[in-house]
Amino acid sequence: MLLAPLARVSREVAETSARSRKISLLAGLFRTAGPLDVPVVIPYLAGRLPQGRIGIGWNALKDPPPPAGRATLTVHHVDEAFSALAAVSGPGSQAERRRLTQELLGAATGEEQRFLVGLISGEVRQGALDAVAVEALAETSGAAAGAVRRAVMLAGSLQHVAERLLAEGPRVLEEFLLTVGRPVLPMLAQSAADVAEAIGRLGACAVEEKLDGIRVQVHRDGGTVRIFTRTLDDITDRLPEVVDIAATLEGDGFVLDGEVIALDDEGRPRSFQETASRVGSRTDVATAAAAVPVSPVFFDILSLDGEDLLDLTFAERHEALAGLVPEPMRVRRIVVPGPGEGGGGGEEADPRVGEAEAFLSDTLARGHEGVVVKALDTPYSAGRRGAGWVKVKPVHTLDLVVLAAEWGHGRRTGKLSNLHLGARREDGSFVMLGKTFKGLTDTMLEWQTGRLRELALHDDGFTVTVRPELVVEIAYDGLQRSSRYPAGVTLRFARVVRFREDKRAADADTVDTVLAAHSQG
DNA sequence: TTCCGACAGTGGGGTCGCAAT
DNA sequence: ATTGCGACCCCACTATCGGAA
Repeated sequence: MLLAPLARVSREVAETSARSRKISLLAGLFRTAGPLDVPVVIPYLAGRLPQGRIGIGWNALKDPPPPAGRATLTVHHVDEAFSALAAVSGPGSQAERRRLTQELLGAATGEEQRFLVGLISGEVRQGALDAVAVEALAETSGAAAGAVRRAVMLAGSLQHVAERLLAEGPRVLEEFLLTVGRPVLPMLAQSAADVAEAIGRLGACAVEEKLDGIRVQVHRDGGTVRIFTRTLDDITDRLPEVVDIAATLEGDGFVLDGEVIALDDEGRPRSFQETASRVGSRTDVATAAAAVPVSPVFFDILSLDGEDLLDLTFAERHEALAGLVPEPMRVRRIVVPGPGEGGGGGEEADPRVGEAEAFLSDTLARGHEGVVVKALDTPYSAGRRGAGWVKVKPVHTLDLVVLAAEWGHGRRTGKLSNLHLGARREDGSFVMLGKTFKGLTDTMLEWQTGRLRELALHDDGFTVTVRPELVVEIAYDGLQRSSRYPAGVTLRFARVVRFREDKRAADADTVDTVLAAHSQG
């Protein structure tokens, strides 16, 4: 199969906004793919390389050679080229990868070049990733979309499911079961502004502490333990103390969902940066583990002694969890009844909310991030941001001054998007605390582009520096240590709430106020 | 008909580890 | 030794489509 029709379909998919049309375009191409092409074509059209990241970035893609006049590349040839690229290592590898990349691009037509560059850089931007590919796969094979999706979640791999589904038909989906040792895409949480809103969305629920660590899925199959991250990377070798703990639990085979976090001697959490640094260390794990040990804290169980628990309610799963994992290794929690239960239930303030708020305050006082409110009656929605889990974290706000803005990409091309945020110094100068592009509606984006152009001092084609006059209200989750910014700190997860045209730069928050507000953190 | 769940897109900062300088 | 770069952790938020209500 040639690459050309694939590149063409990708462009056509990008050009339509209708999801149904995207699906039928993809399905049309899947139908024409031969059995040997399937394992490559499916991930390509989902915007991913089967090889994963192959060590090529923006730099190796710069200045592509002139495009070929005729489309001669086959899908198979391209796949082999990527495998060869991924295998290059050692001194000189960067130059060699660049050479191979340029060679491949030189053999591609213009349309093929654009597709390949998008694929390598992870920016296909055709508005269709795994979820749309799953729908198209269902259409091509005649299987139910839900069944395909579930198989992909359990296999942790679209490619693997696609291959077998197209070769063997819909019946094969029944064979994709949760398997101990093979990671499942983890369930994610939605968010709410406060516990009242979170509880309001759910019936009877548990309120659990939210730890600021690294999400882990721990599998034990007899004597073998494997640990996976949220994106299903195997990090078993980096967490020997967690492996030891998993090996000592009573069960013989299980899959646990939880978080690993570094705690100090008093049991208070260390900063996220310390936990991340520890878990990210691969070279001298023993030294890193001795310096910053981490603790696993579990909140869910997906499998126990050969039984798949995904479809049980959370209440049932938690019971199984409590039977396997002793208290200190489980997340702290309280259970609140549904709105109709437990007496009271009047026109006054919901007593359930009060209880949950008290638990949240206590959790924050212990140094943790917030809480996750979880409906007791819902199954484990692998790979989805299920409505059954709702997180609540405190939000801080500041009034900061826009110092500069960067030109946006993709759908934000031609708009000033990413704002450089400054806090005031007493002497009238400003200190940059970070950037943000979040929280802006299209209308705000449009407005700020015009306003910042009026304030522009200089445009280097990438960043526009402006007179420091526009004040924005910024929400953020807290401060973190920074070596990049002059104050030594930066805002975590900053986002725009609104423009404050009623304020002048002299009314903005000062660096000292910002630092003081977090001094005991 | 309106509402809302799920997706995709647009990027933020930090850290590690490897290769290049 | 330091710097640059890619991968992978953490993540918020808006726009849009299309099925549910």
